[in-house]
Amino acid sequence: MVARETNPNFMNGVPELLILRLLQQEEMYGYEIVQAIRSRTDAVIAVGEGVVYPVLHGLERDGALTSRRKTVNGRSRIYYSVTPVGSHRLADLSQAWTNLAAAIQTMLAGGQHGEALQ
Amino acid sequence: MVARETNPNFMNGVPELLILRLLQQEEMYGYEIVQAIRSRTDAVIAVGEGVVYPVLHGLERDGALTSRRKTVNGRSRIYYSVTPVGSHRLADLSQAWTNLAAAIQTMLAGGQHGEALQ
DNA sequence: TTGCGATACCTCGAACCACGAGGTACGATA
DNA sequence: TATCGTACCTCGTGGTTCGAGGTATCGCAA
Repeated sequence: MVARETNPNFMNGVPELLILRLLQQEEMYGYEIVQAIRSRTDAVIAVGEGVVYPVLHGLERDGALTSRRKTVNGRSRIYYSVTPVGSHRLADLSQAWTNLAAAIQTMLAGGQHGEALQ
Repeated sequence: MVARETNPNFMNGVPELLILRLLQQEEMYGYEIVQAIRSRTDAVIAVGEGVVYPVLHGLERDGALTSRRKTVNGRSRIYYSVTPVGSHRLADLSQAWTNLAAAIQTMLAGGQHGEALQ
């Protein structure tokens, strides 16, 4: 129960959000997503395969993603794309995240509630 | 395993962060904290007592908080204050949150990694 | 005075999710 | 022929949030 130094986990629901966001920009496969998240956040966020694959399967089961198998260099990859359902889900999550981040930012900045700026 | 609609949980570690932040500004008791979080975030964030009390106890056990009992209007309250340890913890969590929020913001904005601004 | 709602504390079990370890398989390079 | 990188996957563990429930006191209203 001691030090869990590596990554203080604020990360709940974040993987799903990031994966949807990446896939909305461009079709990708699981292994690629793992690396993309790491590299595009300069390793601030690093999710393992044990996180990515289950999320991918869950999103596909919910109809938020579709997949197609494709072989490249003799390697079989499963590419995922977002469906309209997934796009909607991304919009929701994105909005929720923005609200949350703003609320926390306000509190960290020392803000009393309805005060200042309008 | 069905719908968990209520609150898409991105909230990991957030309660701890917010509680420390509030207590750094001012000594408070549990019940008050529950309401303060709700009101200062305009109900964007609402943590129940079942979240606050355990966090309070955990932080005190870790030496991040101290408590003193005080009776007001015949009501017994337990006021908490942050210790130097807690203050340090807040600084760490705060920093981690800021980094995370920035990284996610970048990805949501569609950013390729090391691109733009220097 | 009886009842109810607000205040104030608490705990427990369920659900969820991230994580790491581990496992398979194939291609290329050493 | 090893070993590394690619590429997929699952399972168990543990940490955290959440809601429901429990106790007790105060003040107000019926």
